Amino acid sequence: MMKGEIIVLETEFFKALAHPTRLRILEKLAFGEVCVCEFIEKLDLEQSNISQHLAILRKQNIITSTKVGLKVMYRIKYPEVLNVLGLVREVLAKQLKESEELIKHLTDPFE
Amino acid sequence: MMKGEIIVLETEFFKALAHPTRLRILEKLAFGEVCVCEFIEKLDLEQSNISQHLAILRKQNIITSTKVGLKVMYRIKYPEVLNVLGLVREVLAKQLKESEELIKHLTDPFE
DNA sequence: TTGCCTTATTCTAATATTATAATCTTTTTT
DNA sequence: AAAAAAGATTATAATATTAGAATAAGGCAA
Repeated sequence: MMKGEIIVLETEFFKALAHPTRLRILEKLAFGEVCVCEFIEKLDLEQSNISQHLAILRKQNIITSTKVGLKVMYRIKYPEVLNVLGLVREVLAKQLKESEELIKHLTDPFE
Repeated sequence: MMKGEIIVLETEFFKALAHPTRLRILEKLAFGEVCVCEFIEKLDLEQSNISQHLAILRKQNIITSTKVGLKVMYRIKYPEVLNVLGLVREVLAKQLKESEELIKHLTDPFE
């Protein structure tokens, strides 16, 4: 596999995560299996839209599903993905803390 | 800050990383400061295009720049971002390894 | 000052993503 | 078998991203 191809894979991976609905889906899956019906109920979005977002995460091999009667249960396939989300949140937290401090210096410039 | 707002921040962060050119830029910056001229030379893309991608990473607070004479030097602002890239590569490696094994079972089904 | 070099910004056309609506498919229930 | 339930898929209109061309801005050198 060539370097350029890996970058494309990485890009596709990041694209799969780059949508609020898909992040919300993963957030729910962090606690365990969830059926589509529950996503519909909790996320308050159109069924077909949720199905499309699930398809994108499935295609990227981030989640898998099994059919149980009429329902389809989804779960996270590689739990490491949750670590990625956690690490991103850490970076964001650090960024926010710094801008907070900047604001503090702006409002109390002589302390 | 509300939960929904955090998700939007995360989404914006992932979007910033979801482009091959921007990943290539970060890959180069992993070794230290790089000037725009070097990106132009190494990435073989239009100057304005590179400048646009740098602007996106700047806006997301992932990189910063300083002007040195005519040149502008860029560097990674939060090195943790590199850990995110590393973790993603680990997930991809694991995914690829699994599909390799699947292929192996397909081609040598009786071993 | 004038011109040149490096980078940034703006504009635009092409492409990609997204949400909704409509239409299947599959499984269960009656 | 027919109807209902749960999801998936397809089509499409609206929106967002992208690359390239043209232009602008900032700093240096003659």
